[in-house]
Amino acid sequence: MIDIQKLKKNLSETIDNLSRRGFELDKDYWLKTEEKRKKLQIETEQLQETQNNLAREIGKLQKNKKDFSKVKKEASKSSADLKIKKIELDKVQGELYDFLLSIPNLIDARVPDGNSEADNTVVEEIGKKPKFNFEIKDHQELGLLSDGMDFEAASKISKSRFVVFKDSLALLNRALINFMLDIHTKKHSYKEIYVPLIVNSESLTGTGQLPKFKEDQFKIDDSEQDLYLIPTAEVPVTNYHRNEILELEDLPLSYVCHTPCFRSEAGSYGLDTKGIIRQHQFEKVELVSFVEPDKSDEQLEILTSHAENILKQLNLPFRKVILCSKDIGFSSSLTYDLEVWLPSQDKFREISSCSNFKDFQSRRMKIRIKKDKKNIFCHTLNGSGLAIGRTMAAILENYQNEDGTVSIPEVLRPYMNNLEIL
RNA sequence: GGAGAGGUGGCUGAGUGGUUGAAAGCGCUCCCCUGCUAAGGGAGUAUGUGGUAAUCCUGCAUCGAGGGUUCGAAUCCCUCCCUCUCCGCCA
Repeated sequence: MIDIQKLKKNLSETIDNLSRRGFELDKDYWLKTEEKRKKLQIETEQLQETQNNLAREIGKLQKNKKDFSKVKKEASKSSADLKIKKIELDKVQGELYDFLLSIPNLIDARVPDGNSEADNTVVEEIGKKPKFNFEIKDHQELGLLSDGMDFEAASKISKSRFVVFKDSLALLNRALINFMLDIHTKKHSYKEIYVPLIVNSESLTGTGQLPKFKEDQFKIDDSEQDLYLIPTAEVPVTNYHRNEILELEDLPLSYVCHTPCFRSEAGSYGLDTKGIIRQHQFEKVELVSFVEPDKSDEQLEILTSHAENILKQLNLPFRKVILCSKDIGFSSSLTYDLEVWLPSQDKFREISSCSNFKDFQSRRMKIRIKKDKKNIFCHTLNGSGLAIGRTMAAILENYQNEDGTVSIPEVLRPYMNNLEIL
């Protein structure tokens, strides 16, 4: 949620910033409704004050055994008036809240203007793309060849866009998770955390997936339940501190969390139908940080470097981009995507997304820090470190051999019974 | 799932209709006292939001959440959530 005070004071600036995303803020509605709210709130609170005074007076009169019927009559009337005003106020406040929830975050000055991912700024390209002197296979072919992937079984069990991993690929899946968790906990000092995979709507509202992106979520189909499968560990991990006031000396708080992620992929029919790039269910190791406001810029660089480090250790070629104004997510103010090289597609594909949300999420979640006797909203950040399925795809493709086998990156061998080839 | 008990400020805990945003204790902060330490004394110590530029002053709201009764609700009624104990079931 954006800062209401800012919205009031720097309205045209805010409108300009949001328009870079392609979001048109309804200025007239906002001004009109906010004015209405203020007027109603002041009136309601004044009525409440007189109401409180009358009630107190009745209490005193009754205590002194004096007649209070006249005051009571007056109080009855003002009580009825108050009730009506309150209903009016609640309605306007509710509308205003919904309006504010639907406004995306302001973007950082470094975010380039652009209409699609083609307009993202490439910051740097790291690692060497492999050269093959044979006809290369894509990761699906390689997976099927080693009998480690089974898409038909998955759709029989569930539906399309799921996969079954077997034998060495099931092991590779597990190895990648353990490898990443180990690096982040041991080398980068993150605290490992394990969380529920089913969350309520409040949590999804806190991080910004609701109310706008309901169709992307997997809802538990039980009208009694207000529960969803998590689209990313970001949701439960960030909400871990919802409604809390953090101690300044505990910051930065950094968590690493492995979870499966569930996405309905509504509206992505025809996209990435081959392989494991876009699945309804995938594993991810997520990094989440809580920092004080003036440290979040620096923290984004640090957190991104931690995700980069995984790619470097796996020797996978990748590039780092800054998402442009229309590609950046709803809640983020600045996002670096790490894109790994996929030889079969002759393209870099997103494998990690590292974002600084500034106080956008913490305002929704009421995560604050006590600083100089004041409570200020903290800044939240997160990034994939990394998406496991896409990492697997990248390893299969980049490490493939002419005979259809795949060499295992050295750092993973200790996690795979010292296997060298799959 | 069944039966019972309960959810109050950083913590413990009082409070069953009327200056209770909330006693008391602990903790914490500041000050005083003491040569130092211990002990002691005093003051302060929730969150949000409005009036304001304001961490002063002041209005309003908040005692698990949401409704209701009432002039007035932490206190009474209803629904939901959560915790604990016992039983059942189960990885």
